[in-house]
This record gives sequence, structure tokens and C-alpha cells, in this order.
Amino acid sequence: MARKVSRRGGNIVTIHDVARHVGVSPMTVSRVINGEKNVREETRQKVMEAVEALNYTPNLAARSLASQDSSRIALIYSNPSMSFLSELLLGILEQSSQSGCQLTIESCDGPEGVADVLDKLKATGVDGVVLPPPLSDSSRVAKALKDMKLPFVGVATSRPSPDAPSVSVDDFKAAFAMTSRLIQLGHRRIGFIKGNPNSYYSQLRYEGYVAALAKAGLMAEETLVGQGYFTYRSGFDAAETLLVRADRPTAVFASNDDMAAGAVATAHRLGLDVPRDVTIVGFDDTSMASSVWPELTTVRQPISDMAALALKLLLDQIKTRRAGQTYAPVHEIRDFSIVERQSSAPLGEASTTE
Amino acid sequence: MARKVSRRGGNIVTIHDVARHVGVSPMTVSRVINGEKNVREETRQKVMEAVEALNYTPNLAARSLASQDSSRIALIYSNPSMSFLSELLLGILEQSSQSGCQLTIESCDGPEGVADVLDKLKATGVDGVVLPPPLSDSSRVAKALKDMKLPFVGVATSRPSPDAPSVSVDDFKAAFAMTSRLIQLGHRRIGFIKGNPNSYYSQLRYEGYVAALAKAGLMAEETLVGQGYFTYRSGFDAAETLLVRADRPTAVFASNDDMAAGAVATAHRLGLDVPRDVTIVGFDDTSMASSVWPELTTVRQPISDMAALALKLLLDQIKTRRAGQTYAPVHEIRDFSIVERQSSAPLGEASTTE
DNA sequence: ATACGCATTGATAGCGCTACCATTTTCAGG
DNA sequence: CCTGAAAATGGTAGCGCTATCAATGCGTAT
Repeated sequence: MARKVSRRGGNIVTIHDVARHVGVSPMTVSRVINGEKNVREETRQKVMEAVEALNYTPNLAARSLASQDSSRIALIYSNPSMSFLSELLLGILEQSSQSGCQLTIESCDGPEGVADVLDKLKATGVDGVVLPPPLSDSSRVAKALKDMKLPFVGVATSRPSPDAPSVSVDDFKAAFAMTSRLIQLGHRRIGFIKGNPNSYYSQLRYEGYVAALAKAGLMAEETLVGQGYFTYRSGFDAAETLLVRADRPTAVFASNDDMAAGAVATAHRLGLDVPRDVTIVGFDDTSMASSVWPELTTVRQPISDMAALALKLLLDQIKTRRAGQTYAPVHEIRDFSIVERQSSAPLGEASTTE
Repeated sequence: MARKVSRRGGNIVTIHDVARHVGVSPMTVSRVINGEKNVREETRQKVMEAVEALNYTPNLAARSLASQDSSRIALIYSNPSMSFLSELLLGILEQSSQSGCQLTIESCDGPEGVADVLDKLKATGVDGVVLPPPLSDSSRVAKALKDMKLPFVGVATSRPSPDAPSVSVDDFKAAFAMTSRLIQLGHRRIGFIKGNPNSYYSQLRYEGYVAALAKAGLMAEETLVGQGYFTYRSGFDAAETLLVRADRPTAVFASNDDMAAGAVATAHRLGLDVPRDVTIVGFDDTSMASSVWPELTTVRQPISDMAALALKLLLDQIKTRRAGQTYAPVHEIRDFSIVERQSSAPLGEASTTE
């Protein structure tokens, strides 16, 4: 009998082919590719080589069907800072295609709108939910999810729910580090633009700023702090108050990139050069940061990684729950970093670029 | 024997349950949910009702395993205007989860870098590729894909490959429409900021602008046209040349949103109010358009829909090819629309908002 | 040497769905 | 009423993988 021709493109290589090639059972191959123990090192090696040689890639559909772990997970977002969202999607997509889970993306209008989405999801049947900010910060949403007994995970939350895992950076520490960096650059009058007062992480960022100033023996002057709402426009407006003053700050730390970009626009409008006349820095390192000019110095969160990890945690949680065990939520903290671009400069230094 | 408890969350409903409920065979149910003919109307009705009643949703993993149509498709992007990308992702994701195909996202550095990515993909085995701009415009990439006999689809291409399907808007017509709108608002001196000269759609947008002017009996003055490269910075710079002149244009049409945002920044820097002193409009309606202030009037492309459709076309193509038939590429044109926000105003009108 | 425990491997039986072919039903025309 | 073809439906056999448990091999305590 002739070998059946696969209808799949080129990928006719199955686990059986690999098994035959090595001379073991498919089961052993399965164990190797899933990284289980109880496989002799020698065997593992041989299988690995065969996988490499035959260019085998597991069929995710078959895998999730067989292992019954195909989960439907939903990502619910509101107030999409698109740039944040896209990075998030990138990370989550990668992970989901690796884990072979079905992703649904839903949007809603703020924490209030979540209820509707949840109802809809309940009808279609989801197994878990990923919550980016600002939803991840809402205890109301957390409660709703908990009531539905739906596992979820928060991404970039500063106030993680005690019931659900989360992945975030240390907002306080990050804001502290950025502020310290500005001080190190020689700045003493450092302005700050707060984010939405409802957000806990907004609060943390502010506290980090204050703490860094304090450590350097500086005081957080109220007149140097503006209130924003994480939008470009709010940064634009808040910056005006800060920058029209004669004794304006030499540096402004906006607590997200959108507001920093708005602040830069205001600086320009007031005839101030950035960074020559004023240093402006942001937070998040969304695509906004590198698409405006001058490109923003900012605090980078590894959003994509965080999202991937979050999904993994969620899947773990679901698995654990299905096994009937109780899940102890873990709260992962990722490292941030400070990316220095063209919007910041040491105090008093004449010019930087061109 | 006790009913086996499913390990899946809530979704224990299988095609068998539905079949039993109606009193038909699973096969019939399968036919109904896949919209095949050869099912009596009466039967179809009953099955539909049962599906509804039991809240059945097909298991995609099982489906794609059984039907052998699980395709791996890759989205390759370069020069990610993140905002564009994220909209694209949203659309493609939705479609892919419906179609049960595996998505991989790959990035590369311009058309030159595609070769490497392609090699990698070839190794892991993909069945098709989705190409957003600017890659979708590159005949070099198209050729490489064709040589590999790898099906692909272009999103937002103005110069579709004769061998592959594509989805796009009519860039010429859109630019024509926007320019006409500016004329209708009373503007006569209308500047234009071109995009990257390598992009064909950039060319088309420019031609649309010129044609609209011509139709209104206006001439496209060379001094009113700036050269940009689709980046914020390039719009920022190009706008300066246009706007410092005493006889500056009263409106500037930048051929994408990033450049328009850059132009707005320049206008502000020069002490011009937008839109009071100058109207500035963009193209694409990416998130950039609504995150800057004033929010940009722009040409909206339904990116998300286009991406979803593109994926569908790609999957069709793959299916057709597998069936051994020849595929005649279709080129879909989607409708654009003009979204008027705060960055445009009728000529001479004192103020608009606040 | 015998037995026991542990690490390693293999055989079997599906996961939920659909392709394929066999079977039954339906209904026109004779 | 019969015949034959088309329409409608059902039965069977996997898709590629993994859970489960049985079987093997090996080292060590008895």
C-alpha cells in the first residue's frame, strides 16, 4: 500500500515518524518533547536529534485534544492605549500559540462595562480571563470574576487581587529609579505629572518620585506636581501649568508616555527645546515613546514578556483547579529598565543631538 | 456506569450530546454546524435549536485535527507602526480563532530581512503568510514567497501581486476624497506631506491629492509639497518647511497619521494653533490619530476588518491549493471613511472647540 | 540467589470531530 | 405499484497526540 499522502502542506512528520526513526515508542517521544522526567538521558538525546533531523513540530490541535487542556481564555481590555495593547497582544499571542489555547479579545467601556462582557463570555464558555490595566486594578472586576468562579490573572497590576495571580513591575521602585536618575543628571527642580487618581499604580509611581526626592534631600513641592489622567491631552494641559512659571522645573517626569508626549508638545509650544531647556521623561515605553520626537526617555516594562507569563500563570491556575486542588496565586515581579533616549539630558548641558 | 466527568471547565457539551438530544447522528449535527447542504430544513432547525439550548460550541482542536485543515500561518511585519499593527492583530486574531488556525507573529528588518524569517518559517513549517505594509508592497518579498510556493496575502497593498490575493482601500480615491473635503472647507492653499517614496501607496495618495486639486482648478504647487517617510520625525521636519513661510498653506494633508502628528507638533512649536491657524489632517486612523491633541481628522481604513478578511482569503487559497486546484487571486477593496476630529476646521473660522 | 522497589518504556484507548462510504429514505417518471 | 436516481442520514475509521496502566529492566536489601 502506498504511503498515504498528507493533505497538510509540508509537515507530514508526526510523532510516530520520530519514534520509528529512533526506534522507541511514540510515548517516549511525547515524554521528551514535553520535558517530562523519567526518560534516560541517552534516549532523550537520540529523540532530540531525530526531532531536529526530521524537523518535527507537534500538532497543537492533536495535543490539546488529547490532553484535554484546551482552554478558552479571554483578554478583556478597556481604555485601550493601543500601543500598550499591541505589545501585550504580541506576548500573549506567542504564548497562546505555544500553549495551544483559544484566545478571544473583548473590549469594554471601563470597569462598569465588564459585566456585560462577562455575561457574554459565560454564555460562550471561557475558562479564564486576562486583565490588563486599568481593569486589572479594579477590585470590582476582580470581585465579579471571583463570584463567577472564573480564574483570571492581572497584568501590570500594583494591587493584585489576593485570589488571582499577577505579573507586574515594581512601580514604586521604577519611579524611584527614574527620579534618582534625573537627580543624578543634575536636576533639582523636578516636576511630576500624576496619572489617574483611581489607579493604584499611579499612586505608587508618585510615591516613588517623592521618595527619591526625599532621599536626595529634596522636597516634593506641590507646585511642581500636576494632575493628569494618563491621556496625551491631560499631559499637555498639566505641563502647561508647570512650564509657564518663571521658576519652571528643569525636568518633568510624566507617569506615562502619553502624558510625557503631551508635555513635550506643550514645551515646544512654549518655545522650549527638549531636552535643552527641559528634560521630559515618561513611563511604560509604549510605542508612543519612540514615535514622537524627540524620542522619550522612559521606564521600560517588558510588557510582552509579562503578558506571556501572565497567560502561563493563568493556564497553570486553570489546570490546578481542574485537578481539584486549590491554587495559591503567585505574584510575579518583573524587572523594569530605564531607556534613555533623546528627551533627557544632564542639567545645563547645552545641546545633545544635532 | 456513571457519566464520566469532564475535565474541561464547563463546556462538556459535545456534538454527541447535541445529536442525542435531537435524535440524529453526530454526523448530521456536524453537517448542520458546518453549513453543508443535503440536510433537510426541518432537521436543520431542530439541530440548531438543540445547539442553542445546550449552548454547544464546537471544539476547534478536534475539528482541525479531524478535518486536517489546521493551517499554520505567519504574520510577518517590519517597521511596525505599532498602532497599525495592533489593529491588524485584533482583526487577525478574531478570524484566526474562528478558523482555528495557528498564528505566528514574526518581525524583520525591512524587505531585506524577510529572507531570514522565511528560512526559519520554512524549517518550522508554515502554510501561508500574511503581509502588512510595507512588506505587502515589496515585489521582492512577493517573489521570494512565490519561489517558495508559499501562499500569501497582502493587507493594505496598492500594488497587489498578481499571484496573491489582497485586501486594501483605494488610496487614490481616499486621498482624493480627503483633499476634496479640505477644499470644500474653503481651503485653497493645501500642503501635502508625502510618504516614503518607495511605497506605491504613498505615490497613490499623492496622486489623489493632485487630482483633487486639479478638479477644483487648483495647481499642486511644488513648494507646498514636503517629502516625509511616514515617521513622526519626518512629518515634524517637513511641516517646518511648509509652515515657516509667510504664504504658508492653510491646511496640510500628511499622508499618514504619524506624520500628521509630527506636523501638529511643529505647528505648535511655531506658535500656530491647530486648527485655527492651520488645519492638519492625516491618513490611516491609527491610534496615534486619537491620542494626540487635537485629535486628528483622518482617513479611516478598517484595518481590523481588512486583516480578518485577508486571513480568510489566505485560508481559502490554501484550501484550494491543497485540493489541487488553481487559485485565482482576488483583490478586495474595502471602503474608507473620513473621520473629522478636532484638527480640521473651515477656513477662516475663528475657533472650534472650547 | 530471591525479592522488592524504582526508573524507564511500551501498549492501549480514547479526546471531539469529520472524511468517506454505506445505507436508508424520498420522490419522480414509467 | 415498481424502479432508479438523488437526497438525506448513519456507521466506521481515523486525525496526532497523551493519560493510564501494564510491562520491562536494573540495582539493592534480604
